[in-house]
Amino acid sequence: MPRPHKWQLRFQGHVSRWTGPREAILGLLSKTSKHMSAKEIYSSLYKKHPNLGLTTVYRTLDLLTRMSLIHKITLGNGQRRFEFKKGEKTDHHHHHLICTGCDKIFDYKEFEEEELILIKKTEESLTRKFNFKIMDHNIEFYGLCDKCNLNIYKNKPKEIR
Amino acid sequence: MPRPHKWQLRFQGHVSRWTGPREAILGLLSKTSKHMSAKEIYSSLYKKHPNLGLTTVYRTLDLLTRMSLIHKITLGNGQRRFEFKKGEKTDHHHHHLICTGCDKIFDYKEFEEEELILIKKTEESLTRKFNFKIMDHNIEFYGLCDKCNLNIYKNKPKEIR
DNA sequence: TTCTTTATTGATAACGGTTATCATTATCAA
DNA sequence: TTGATAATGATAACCGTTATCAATAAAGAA
Ligand SMILES: [Mn+2]
Ligand SMILES: [Mn+2]
Ligand SMILES: [Zn+2]
Ligand SMILES: [Zn+2]
Repeated sequence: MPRPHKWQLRFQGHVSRWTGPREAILGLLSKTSKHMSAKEIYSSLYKKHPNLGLTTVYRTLDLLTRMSLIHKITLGNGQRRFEFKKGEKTDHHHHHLICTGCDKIFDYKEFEEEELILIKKTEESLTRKFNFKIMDHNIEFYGLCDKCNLNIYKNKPKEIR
Repeated sequence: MPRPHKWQLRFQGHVSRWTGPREAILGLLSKTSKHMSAKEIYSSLYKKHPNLGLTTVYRTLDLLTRMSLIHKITLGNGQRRFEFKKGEKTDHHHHHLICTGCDKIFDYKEFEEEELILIKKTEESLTRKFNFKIMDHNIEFYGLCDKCNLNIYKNKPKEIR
């Protein structure tokens, strides 16, 4: 029996029910700034919800994504992660800085104005050129974070041969 | 016994051998502008190379990627595709326009100058802010291509219930 | 509150793309 | 031509995700 919650209403109007697993998963994501995978979410919740199934995590993440309460991102290596979407009032749109050493993800929002202008121009041009209806875009930078960059100079574990 | 070829030299210096499968796969990718998946490559080559194994396709694609002869891209849905990289002389760098209806990919290279400037600025700023060493970036637009956009208004196959 | 309906759950099996294993084959320098 | 060994292909294993289905629980009705 999940307790009443500010999100409950959004579910009622959606032909869906406000359940324990949904409360747990949405609660977790709303409290972290991490970009978590399904399995990470499953593991994090194990102590408090030892009988939650991984299948339910996938299903719930899918539902929450369709409801636009969370955002799904696919990394360059194919991994899928999820992040909570802050309310419509605060502009949640941002891009990612991804460390190829440790897969850590950093949010950034630089040069919003200039970027927006360029995006708009590009969109218009591409629409004309290809007769393409653009719905969304994705921008990401890859590299090495502070920590991983240092580790380059440290000894790597010996290779067994 | 694969025949001599302009790429052969690159292999010899690489502690690797110039083989039939490698000639076939590199040949195919160099002749198409498509962004192909491993299985698509495997199927395309089946007629001429009926005993080529899918495993070899994966291994070869990995090698060619490490040799920077081809480029691997991961779509938003996790699919992996490969495209031939034109020589270093012609600037191969470009971005993608991806149709979420049919997964078709369009290359584009718009506003190179402006984009480059913005990218540079963003990179510098992010490097300062996060002490991050940026190595690469990825920009892609999602939407519906000409054809898929039209199909929205056509009848969808009846759902069985 | 209790009842009824049915959406949701979790265990399990299945799936699809990719990788590991290993005996066989083919490349290429000597 | 030959020998060392890199490369191949059949097969099994792997891993993230999805399908199936009987059991459970949310929420409106009584
Ligand atoms: Mn983010
Ligand atoms: Mn391309
Ligand atoms: Zn890192
Ligand atoms: Zn399309």
